Amino acid sequence: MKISEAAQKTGAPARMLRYYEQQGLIESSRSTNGYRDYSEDQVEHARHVRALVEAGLSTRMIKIVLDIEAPSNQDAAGACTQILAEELARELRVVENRIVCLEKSRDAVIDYLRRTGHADLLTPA
Amino acid sequence: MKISEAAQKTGAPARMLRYYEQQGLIESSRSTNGYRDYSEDQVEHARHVRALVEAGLSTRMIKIVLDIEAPSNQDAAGACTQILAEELARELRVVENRIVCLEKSRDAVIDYLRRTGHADLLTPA
DNA sequence: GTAAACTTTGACATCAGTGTCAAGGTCAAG
DNA sequence: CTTGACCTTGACACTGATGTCAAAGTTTAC
Repeated sequence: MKISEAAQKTGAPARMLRYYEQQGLIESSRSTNGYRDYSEDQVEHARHVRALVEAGLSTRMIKIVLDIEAPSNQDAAGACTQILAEELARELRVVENRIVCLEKSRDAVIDYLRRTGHADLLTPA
Repeated sequence: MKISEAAQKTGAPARMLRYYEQQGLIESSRSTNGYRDYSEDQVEHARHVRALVEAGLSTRMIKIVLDIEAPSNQDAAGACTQILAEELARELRVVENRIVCLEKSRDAVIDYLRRTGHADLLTPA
């Protein structure tokens, strides 16, 4: 499929799909005319990347996470140097902090909505 | 205390304390010479704000969360209009999505570190 | 075959969160 | 009283994620 359809399916603007590709986060084939051509799998992957972006991860961090998730690398564990592992551990702590903070904010907002009689807005559908 | 000490205690660069103040997220008194003067409470508050920033919340969102958390507003619940509540509910869903995503990334990283024999880097101290 | 709707790349603009620097005031130590 | 370390504000620069626009090729529909 072409980029606009892929954009619509992933929820990311076409502009961003090109950007992610340029950043090495996603891939696409090219039709004979030079148009990008996305497979379902590629769209699925793009959706994943988009979710990570929206979670607030930097493209740099996303690249690492993707690499870790890649099944082709499940056995390439040896490639995890001490240096990389330490960096990952540091990033991990950042992510964990972020989660804790977001949970607090979430709870504050939920609480507030409940108190103000807008509980109906929670868990919608 | 003066700004550099506050900066050191909150982990935010002095530059950022000024910025947060300018954005209306924190406050400080002024000594007679015009220097900012932070109380322990103000430092504590700044630390909180800093954590929210590091969690990836925008200053706009942080302002809202702070407002919600403020005890002085616990009874001002009536001020929560339907519009604001709906916006909050939307933001809430964004935050929840973000949490889910970050948790997945976290787990992937933890898993990876375990598999690569770097479990010792987890839960350090 | 022409117009409308797409695509391509590349450039420039914006926004928030930062870094950094300049010009000047303040203060403590010598 | 001068020097050095701190503070002030203001300006300008950068980065990453985006929007947007222009120029050019492509495809679709009439």
